[in-house]
Amino acid sequence: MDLRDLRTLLVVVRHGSFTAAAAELGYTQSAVSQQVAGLEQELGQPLLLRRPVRPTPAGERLAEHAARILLRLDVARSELGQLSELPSEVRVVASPLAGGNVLAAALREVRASNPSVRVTVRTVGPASAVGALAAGDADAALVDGVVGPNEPLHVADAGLFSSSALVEDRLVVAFPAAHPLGRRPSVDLDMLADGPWIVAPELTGASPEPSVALAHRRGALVQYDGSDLATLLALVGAGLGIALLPAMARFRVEGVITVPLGRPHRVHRTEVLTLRVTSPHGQLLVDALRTAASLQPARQQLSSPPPSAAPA
Amino acid sequence: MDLRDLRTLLVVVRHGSFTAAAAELGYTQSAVSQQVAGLEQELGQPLLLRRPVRPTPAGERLAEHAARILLRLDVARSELGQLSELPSEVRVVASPLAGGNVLAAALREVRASNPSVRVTVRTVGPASAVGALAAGDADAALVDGVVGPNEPLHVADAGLFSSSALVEDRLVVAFPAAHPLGRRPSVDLDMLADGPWIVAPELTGASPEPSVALAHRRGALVQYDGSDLATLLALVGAGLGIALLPAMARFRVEGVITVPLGRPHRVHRTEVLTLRVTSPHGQLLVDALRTAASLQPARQQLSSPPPSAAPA
DNA sequence: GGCTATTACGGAAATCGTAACCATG
DNA sequence: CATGGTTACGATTTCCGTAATAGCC
Repeated sequence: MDLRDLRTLLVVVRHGSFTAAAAELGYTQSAVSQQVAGLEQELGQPLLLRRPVRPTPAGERLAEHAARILLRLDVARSELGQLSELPSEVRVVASPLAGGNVLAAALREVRASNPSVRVTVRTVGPASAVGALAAGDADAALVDGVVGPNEPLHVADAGLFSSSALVEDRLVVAFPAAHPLGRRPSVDLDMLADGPWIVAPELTGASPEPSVALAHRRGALVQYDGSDLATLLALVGAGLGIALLPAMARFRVEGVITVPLGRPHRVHRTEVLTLRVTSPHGQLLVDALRTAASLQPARQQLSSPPPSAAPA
Repeated sequence: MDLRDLRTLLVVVRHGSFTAAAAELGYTQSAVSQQVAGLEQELGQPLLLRRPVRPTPAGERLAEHAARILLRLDVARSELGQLSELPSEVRVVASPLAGGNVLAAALREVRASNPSVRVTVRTVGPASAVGALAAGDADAALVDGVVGPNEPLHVADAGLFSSSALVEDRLVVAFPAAHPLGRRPSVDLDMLADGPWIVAPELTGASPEPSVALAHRRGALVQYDGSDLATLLALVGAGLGIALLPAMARFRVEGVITVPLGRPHRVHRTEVLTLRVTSPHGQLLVDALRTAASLQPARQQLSSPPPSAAPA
């Protein structure tokens, strides 16, 4: 089993086409065909069904492993890069709702204490944050998601990175102003099974609540594929559905009201991810983020459950 | 970066010698040298110091990644094997103290409900359990360790396997009969910082309590490198030190008394690990283990903290 | 001086591309 | 019949082993 073959298999599975994979990898279709055939012969079982090209169960499993292996390889390369070069710049990627004002506070501190450090920030969808880290395109990634209190974020390949919790924020449900539940002091998720939910993977991340996922299976769901919070709120205001948001994203928007989430007790958590090997400047930023986060007011009461709403 | 090169780097680092690595891998010294040189050139930095052969920081890091990658590759191979063959046998590895009587009960049930299934059990040190699983030498592994209540076991590369908790058992401290603390109803770890502790990595696993590790650094520690419980207890009885054990391992032994552990509240937990792809027979065993575990008496009160011992 | 890693070089094996072939939608 | 995967084959490259060289205890 060669790395090249595994990479080819992965790309073929992703494209569903030998030709497209060959184009992406800079090979000819023939070479791709030979590599796949070699793998299948070595493993003694077919990995792909042809025409249309789809992975067999074995191929699917192997492609999954290949993806993880190649990701780790990228991480290894990036770490070795950190060890040899000494970068003068710190690059941060952050998903749109991650960190709230913690990032700004940390950057202010870094610039004050060490003005020579150049910092660049880029916001990306939650899904591509780890990719940026692994590829060496970023020195730190702020990722966020919805989890139980004090529960670590479910990030794929967590073992590849160092992570540290920054802030946990309460969750609110955003309703159209006319919604009957909009006047309550809090709402529970099981009241909202019918939705219709608006999910925004590029904003909230791809780890929605199970009950939301359930609504998804029922079809009671709208998907917003942008990263603009104002647009999402406008959709809510227009009556297309309700949305689950961190409390700190609760802007004053015409036609939208927000109600704290009662049960189950979930929080919007953001963590910093870095390579296990970090440059001094990167470490500086992480430390600044941590202290900025610890200065955030009202941390501890977030772990205590909010009052549950009485059943309707 | 080729898999072959990474494997040789790893073996060289483990042996501290090009020659020994070449012998293990079936290459000549020359080939090993060329592979390492190729890697170093490709990455633009030295990975090994020669004479004596030791990894640089970069080499150490890369070897670590290589180990994980090769382990995952083994897992992939084993999984694909499961998918194609249909084994008639279930092979279990278990560390000596894992599972208590749960394994026996599960095996009895499997034999009763499905007598045609051949089952073999082998006991191994906790460290090599995941290796056996990855290499395809076992279909399920019972691993154990000391953690907080309801806390998952810290097993390296946990993401590679499916895991499921079976039992949590209280911990006791085994004292020589004459020990002054032996008459107490319970003891706290901080009373025992001076030890001397007897640690048994092949029995208790390599995840000792922090305070025990602290005693280790002070030198107040004896290590027992066997897997025989009676021998360990004999060492305790002979006055060489004290040991931390799951309560269910508390045999009646002359000259040894055991006292429940008070604070911190830790438990001896055992989990089953399997490949993500399991044979029907393997799944049968895992299910039997789970039901056998749920029939274990007195599960739930284990999560409630035991009474703390008053400070001496 | 002996043990061990490196370098030089030649032969063997692997891999890719071109091109002809074949199958499926 | 056309798009796209397979097979055949030759050229290039890669990689390993032998053997000579160099460096450290």
